[in-house]
Order: sequence, then structure tokens, then C-alpha cells
Amino acid sequence: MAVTGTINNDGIIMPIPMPDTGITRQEWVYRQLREAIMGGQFVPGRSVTLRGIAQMLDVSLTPVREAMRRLIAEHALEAHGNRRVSVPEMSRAKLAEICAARIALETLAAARAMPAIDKKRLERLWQLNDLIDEAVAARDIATYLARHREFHYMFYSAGPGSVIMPLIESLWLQFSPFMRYAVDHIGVDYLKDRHAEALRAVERRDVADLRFALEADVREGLGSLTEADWQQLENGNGV
Amino acid sequence: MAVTGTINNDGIIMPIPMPDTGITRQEWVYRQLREAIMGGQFVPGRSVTLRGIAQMLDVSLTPVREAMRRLIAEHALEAHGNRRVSVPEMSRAKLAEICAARIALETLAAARAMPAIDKKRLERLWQLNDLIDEAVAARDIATYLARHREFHYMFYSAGPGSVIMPLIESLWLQFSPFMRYAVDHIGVDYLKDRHAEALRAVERRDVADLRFALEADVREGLGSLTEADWQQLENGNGV
DNA sequence: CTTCATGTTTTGTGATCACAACAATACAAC
DNA sequence: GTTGTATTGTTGTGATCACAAAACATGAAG
Repeated sequence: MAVTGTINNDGIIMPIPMPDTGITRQEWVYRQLREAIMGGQFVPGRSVTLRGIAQMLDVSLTPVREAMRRLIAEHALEAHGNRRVSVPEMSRAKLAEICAARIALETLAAARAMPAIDKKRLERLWQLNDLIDEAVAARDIATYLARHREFHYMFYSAGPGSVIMPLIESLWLQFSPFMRYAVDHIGVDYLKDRHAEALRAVERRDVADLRFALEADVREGLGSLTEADWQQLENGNGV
Repeated sequence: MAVTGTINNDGIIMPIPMPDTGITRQEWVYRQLREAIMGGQFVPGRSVTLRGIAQMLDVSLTPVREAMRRLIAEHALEAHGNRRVSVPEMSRAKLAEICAARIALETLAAARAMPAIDKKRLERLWQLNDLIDEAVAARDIATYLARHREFHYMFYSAGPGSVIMPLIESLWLQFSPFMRYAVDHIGVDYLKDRHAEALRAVERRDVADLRFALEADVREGLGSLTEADWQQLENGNGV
């Protein structure tokens, strides 16, 4: 294991080659785990052990311990009283709270970023929007998730500041495992986004419409699960 | 050092007695540092070393490393490229961003919490409001900061959920060292809050007024520093 | 006095070991 | 078959050591 671009015995893809220079092992482990979580490779409820990760990435316990502490602090992982660590499970209430927080923070970030979105970045955003549609049409969940994240990140990161973005990323870390799980089990057909509407609002430099589009994007995306969907997820019925 | 309720050679008060049972050393170290930061005992720019903290709290490096990783992940501490860690410094832009994020998240948290604020909690909030005024009148900065934090925490924590509150706490960790520094150097006289107005809004069950009061509380509190204030702070001129 | 090279000290990082807490299993008693 | 207990294995925690990188101090050369 721990070699380049293979699937290990836990079924988790560890793509990035190797630690090298200029970066600490702890930092490398952190990024590996973070990408895996964001990519939805960790299923909610899965327990994560120090030795398991250490063996998987072929490092000692020390850097894994620190990387996991970071992820726990960001609520990407959950530490139970028993000292066990696992990927957090999702609930209706928690998802609602995450959506509310996303709307509050992402509309703020977008409003702050809008003046800094120039023609070049706007083109890239339109391009990403197309790529997302293609991924949905092709039922390619992995690249859908990656592009979707890239779209929002490219949006907000145009603006200044280093305070709000980490908060948003913490939220994404929290719902990503669930989102992958939900898309896997319910399908991609219900995935409507408001990205085009948001981009048109940017072109018109209309902050209010931009906020509205993004709020709708979250509400009709993550926040749109019906009671039937939830029950299907809880019964574990597959795709 | 590391004994109960003394001031160590760094001038930092480490009040809580000792680790005992039922809690890991790492967790204890984390809480100690967190309280010290929230209480404004760490001045912005101050460098924090592993061995320094370990010696201060009389533990080995291991628990300190993990505790500091947590605090760095919460942006309570800042890790530089040189592998050095310090208490983050504040800038005009950063403070503005923190205020904007606080308004977005805290008005949301308050709105969610309002239905759960019963008569008993409201009484306690009024009581805290009085204690804050007394602390200001007595120029007692330490208890002012503690009560101020307790007031907001008691407010938001009435509501359900475990997602939004940690985000808010991360923001408080980020501005607390600066706030203490600013109050120390500029004085407590400009400290006007909108707590009473917020509580009256709760009594009327008026969400809009509640949000307005809290937004004003942040904007006229943290966000009210003038350019003259900033220059005074940057010159390091004392009280 | 300034600047650069050298040596010393401090500091973070990673690995390893010992240990205690916890979970899981196996087995006996009813 | 169920329940309770002893045993075994696994896991997180904390301490210590070795090492490399960075910061600091020292001193010579300009």
C-alpha cells in the first residue's frame, strides 16, 4: 500500500504519490485524508484508526495523530468519548443546520468576492459549470463532486481574506461524506444547481440576485432531501 | 510553575489546578491554552513554543503538540512557514472580515436559539448584562471579557445544534487576544453594547429586532475602532 | 559600524516504546 | 440459548530519544 494511485485494502483510493521535500509528513497525511474525505471516499460511520491510516500511508503514528487532531478540530472527523474516531454520521437536524450556516457564510463570501471576479475568472467559472453538467450527464459522481467543489471554491476565493473561507471549508468537510453517500444511493438526477443563475448575476453585478441564487443553490441542492429519501438512506438501500 | 492559580514566569496566569482523571492530558492542555487565549492572556504576535508550554504546564511534548495542532486548526494560533507558532496579529481587513462573519453566524444562531430561551435563561441573561455593566464601571477587564463571552455563549447555546456554535467559537478565539490588547490600550469607556436591546427583543419574540440588535452590537463593539485607535495600537502606546 | 561566515543553541518533527483503556472473543454456568 | 466472567487483542495516550532545520550569538573582515 501507500504507493501511487492504487486502491488499498479498505477500498479507499490514495492517489497522490509520495511525501517528498518541503512538506512535513504530518501535512502530507492531513492533505491525503482531507482529499479523501472531500472526495467522499470515507463513508459516514466508518471508524478511523491511527494504525490503520499509518499503515495505509506508510508512516509512523506520530504524523497521523496530529493530522487527525486537525481534522477532528475541523469536524471532518468525530472523536467519541471512548477515544474512538470515526467519520461523522448525518442527521436531518444536522444537515439543516449545515445548510443554514452555508447560506449565511457563502452568500457573504460571494458578495465580498464579486467585485474581484474578473473576466478571466468568470470564463473559468462558466467552463466549470459546463464540466459539472457533463459529469452529471455521464453519471460520473467523482468528477461531479470535484468540479462542484472547484466551482464554489473558485467563486469565493476570488475575494480577499483568510477568515471566512476556512469556516466554509469546515462545513464542506462535514457534509462531503454524506453527500457522496446520498448521491450514490439516490442518484444524480435530482441534482439541479443554480450556478448559471449565479454567474449571470455576477455579470450584471447584482449582489442581491447573486445571494438569492446561491441561497437557492444550497436549499435546492443539499437541503432538498425528502423524507422518503432519508428513509431510503437509513434502510441502506443502494442506488 | 504548573501549580494552582499562579502567575508563571511568562506572566501568564494558569489557574486551573491539575490534570486528574477522566480527561486526557492533551485535552487538559487544550483547555488551559484555550482559556488563556480567550481570556486575552496571550498578546498578539507572541511566539508559542512546544517546550515552553510543556514546561509551563509540566507535561511532556506529546500532549502539547496535539493541543496546539487543534488550536492552529481553529485559527486560535498561527503556524508560520518556518514551523514557528505564534498568536496571530490583527489587521484592519482581518477584523472587518471577522465582524462580517460574526454578524452572519451570530444573528443566525440567535434566531435559531430564540424559541428555546425560556424565562429562567432570560433572567440569567439579564443578570449577566448587569454584571457586565458593573465590570465596565469597575474597569475590571478580565471579568468583563469573561462575562461578555458568557453572555453570548448562553444566548446562542440555548438553541439546538452542534455545527454553528463551533464556528462562532473559532471566531472568538481569533479576536480575543486582540480585543484584550485593544481594551488594555484604548480603555473600556467606548464599550457600548446592545445586550439590553437584544434581550427586550427576545421578550417580544421579535426575530428581526433581535438580529438588528446583535448586528449593531458587533458593529459598534469590535467593529467600531477608528483610524486613530489603530494608529495608537500600532505605536504600542499604552493605556 | 556593518556585513558575512561560523559555531552554538533552540525548536519542531518523526519514530519507537511502554502502558492503560477499551473492545472482542471464548468459555463456563445456569 | 442466555448470561456473566476471564482472556486476548486492539487502540489511543504519553514519554523519550534522535535528528534536522531554523534562530541566535560570536567574531573576523571590510
